[in-house]
Amino acid sequence: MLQIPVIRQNPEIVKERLAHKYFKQPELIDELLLWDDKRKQLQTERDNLQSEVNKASKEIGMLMAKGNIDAANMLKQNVATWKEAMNNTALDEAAAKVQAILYQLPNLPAADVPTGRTPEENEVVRTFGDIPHLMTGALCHWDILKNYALADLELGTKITGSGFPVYTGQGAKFQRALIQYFLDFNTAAGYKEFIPPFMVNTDSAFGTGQLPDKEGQMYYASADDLYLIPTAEVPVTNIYRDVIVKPEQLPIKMTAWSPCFRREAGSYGKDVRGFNRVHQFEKVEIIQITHPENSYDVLQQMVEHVEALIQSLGLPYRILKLCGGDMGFASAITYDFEVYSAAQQRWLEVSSVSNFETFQSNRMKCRFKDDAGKMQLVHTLNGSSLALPRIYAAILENYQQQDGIHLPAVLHPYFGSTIIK
RNA sequence: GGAGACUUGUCCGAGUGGUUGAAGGAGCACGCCUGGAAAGUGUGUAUAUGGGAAACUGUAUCGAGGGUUCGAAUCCCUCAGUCUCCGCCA
Repeated sequence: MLQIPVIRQNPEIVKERLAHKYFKQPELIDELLLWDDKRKQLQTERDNLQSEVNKASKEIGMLMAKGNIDAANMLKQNVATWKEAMNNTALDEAAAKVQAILYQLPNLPAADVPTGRTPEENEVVRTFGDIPHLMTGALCHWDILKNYALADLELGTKITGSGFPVYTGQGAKFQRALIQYFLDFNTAAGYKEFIPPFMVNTDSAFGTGQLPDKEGQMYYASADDLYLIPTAEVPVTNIYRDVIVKPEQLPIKMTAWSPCFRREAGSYGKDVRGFNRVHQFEKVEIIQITHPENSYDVLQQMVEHVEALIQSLGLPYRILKLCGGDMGFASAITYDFEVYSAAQQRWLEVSSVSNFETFQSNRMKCRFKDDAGKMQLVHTLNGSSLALPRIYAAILENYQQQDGIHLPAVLHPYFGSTIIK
């Protein structure tokens, strides 16, 4: 959520920045400021009346104590008039209007976010690694899953519905090995491990920016008014909702494994085959809460961290800096990581690392007291480190040989074998 | 799921309708004292928001939301949470 004082200072710059995200209603900025002016004016009027009421009430108390009932009753009549004047809904309406507009405004993209509207306009920051030459007859992961009985998508469809894979036997163990490896890699870099709840309440979903407006992307348990998490980012970041942190605690580094549930309504076709897009997948997330001055250094550090993890798996990858039009609602800047699947001959997104600056912390009211004693919002960042099914798929596809999947060395101790046969 | 007790500031804890944003204590910060420390002692110590250059000041906040009243931390209602006992359960 944007901060009104920031908008007020530079409404034109805010509009210009929003244009980079192809925000369609720049006029909302002016409307917002008008409503906020109105809100302030009405608030002041109401406060002044309340002040009169408070003063009179004290006086009434003293008059009553002295037994001066008549004078007290006179004052009571005044109070009744003031309360009459306070009894109008214009203030509530103005405040609601301000809030409604504020909720619709996405975060401003950072200065160096590339201009562009579609994924094709994302900027390739760098590409790394050699694309493997696969054996003749190399298969895509959905066939490999079947041949080695690693996962059963049809079975998941029977039990739940399409997009809910069942991992079986060594396929399940391989998933577990990846999770374990990722978590160890993250904790070794100083991230504290959490296992959060996999359902969140509306306050939490609001805090990280899933609500309002994105209800449709989350599974919702109406009987209890809870949402299945689309990512561990939601519960873990919300650990610090309504918290005033001590500056010396920063940066706070957290990591968590979780299943992720995404409705992903309206996606069909071969791009979503196999593991490419599913409704339930697992992911290990890294999250940092930082001093505003450091967040861009931390962003680089997180990018390098994810990069090192992908490199350790020996997968060819590229890093994209998303253009304004392709970025998420809450993000100020996002780097996407894609690994290359040689069998599918396409890039698969496996991580997304973002700086949200104060967008989430303003919603969550996560602050610290700076050296001058002033409350300031922290910056929040997060990234996948890593998302499972596509990494899983890329390993199967890129490492397949006649006799099985020859796993990258870092996974051997976790999987307890060098090969999936 | 049933019954009961409870929910006050960083923490402990007083407070059952009238200068209570909230006693007292602890903690913390700064000062005095000290050769240094401890002890002692003085002052300060919430958040949001409006006005103001600032000093300062208006308003709101005692789990949340509503109500009664001239006036609510205190009375009433609803909800949430915590604890204890019972039930159920991996």
